[in-house]
Amino acid sequence: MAPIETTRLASQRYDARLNEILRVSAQVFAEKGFHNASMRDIARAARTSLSGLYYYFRTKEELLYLISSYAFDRVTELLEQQLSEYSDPREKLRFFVFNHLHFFIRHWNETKVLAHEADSLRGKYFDEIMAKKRRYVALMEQVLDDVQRAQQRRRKDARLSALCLLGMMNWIYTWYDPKKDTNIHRLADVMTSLFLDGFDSREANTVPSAPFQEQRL
Amino acid sequence: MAPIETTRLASQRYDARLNEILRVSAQVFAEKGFHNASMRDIARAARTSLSGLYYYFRTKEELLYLISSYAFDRVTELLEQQLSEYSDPREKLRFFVFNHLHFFIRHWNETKVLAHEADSLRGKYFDEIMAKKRRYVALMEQVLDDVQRAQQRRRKDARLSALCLLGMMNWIYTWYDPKKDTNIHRLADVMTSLFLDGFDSREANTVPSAPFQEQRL
DNA sequence: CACCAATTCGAACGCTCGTTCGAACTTTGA
DNA sequence: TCAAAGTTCGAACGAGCGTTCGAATTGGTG
Repeated sequence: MAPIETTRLASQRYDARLNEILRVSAQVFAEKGFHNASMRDIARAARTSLSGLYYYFRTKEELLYLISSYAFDRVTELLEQQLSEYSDPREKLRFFVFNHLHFFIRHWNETKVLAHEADSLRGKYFDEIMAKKRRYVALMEQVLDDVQRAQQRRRKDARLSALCLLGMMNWIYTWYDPKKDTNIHRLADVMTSLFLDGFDSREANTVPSAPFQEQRL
Repeated sequence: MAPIETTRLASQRYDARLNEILRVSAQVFAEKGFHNASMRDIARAARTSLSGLYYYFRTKEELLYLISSYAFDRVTELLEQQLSEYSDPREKLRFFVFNHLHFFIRHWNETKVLAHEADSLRGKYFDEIMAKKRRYVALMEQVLDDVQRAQQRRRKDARLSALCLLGMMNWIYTWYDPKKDTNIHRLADVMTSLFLDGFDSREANTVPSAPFQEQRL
């Protein structure tokens, strides 16, 4: 993964501190919302002075961008690394769902910010995050197309279906309690089965298979 | 429907102005977000003075509550009025989805606020909206249970499925363009079919039937 | 130790925020 | 027509906002 700040010489200390600040900021943004959280809130949470923060980014908006961009890159990177290992299209999709939910729950604050504060960004920052988002949706569309490839019957709109699946998954930030339910495998299987075979399907539920390996980061 | 302010004598002029202010405020909140929108923004949009607003509500938070509460009551009222007219459980669900999406798109600003600013409310206001939300989800769960009633095979978790369906529908506020796509019937049918029969279902798509009547308000 | 660069900090800037209040204006009904 | 009630308004309040800047402190290297 590319370093966040390419213009500044990479120092281990600097990188560690920046990552810590991003982590804490994500928590504050997730709790209070981007516009409602103040830089003073973040400084307090990060145990630094208000002005000390500005050594690591130029504006509050850039801070939000860094959090969003970093998280999006991570989840996409993880996805692309492993997706090619699955040949069965339905298994591919099942891994996609698992990867998404697993990342969502493991990086709860960052992903909540990503899902909820997307259009608190403007201009260049907004465009870059939107581009990442579009790429992610396109990847999902491709997997969906594979599922339907060899079918004679009329196909469903892959883009619309992808957006539905994304909504299903992302909406968890409004109801999921990361402290209670932690059975991410079951959640992923339920959603995959629901999406592929439907709530009122007459077929047996064929989706669940071996649990995925939980990767670090 | 109960009047919004029960302590104040109902006057036609007052009610009309209040509703206009709620409508305009919902637009401003939908565009800029609750915390990022200022009372001065709202005053400008409502063509009144800053202090003039406070004749109609006590605080900015109460304004958000009024918008949310009013919209939620409307959509639930519409739903309950008509849901009993359908006997087939799948048709019941199809109407539920249609009613939700139809209301969402017709009252775009209000519903976007409802979906996106739910936890900008706190205390009593938050509790009341959450109660309405829980009631709405319970209603959907009940419909889902009906769909599965006469089945021998293992049932799916109705609450989890309801939350998935809600996410699928509510997520449209992140991608739907109310100015472009207006074919709400197709959208409702696609989502109903996707939810009931699944993306990869081997069955024919049996959901679409007669389009619903579009009700005013 | 002495030096320079990397990092942190206190203090302050100009600005916008939500809310208040008494005066002024408008409508209503006798 | 006049007074009471309903509605709007200008001006101001204290507080908190994001950001800046030069000085102080810390860390690594000769």
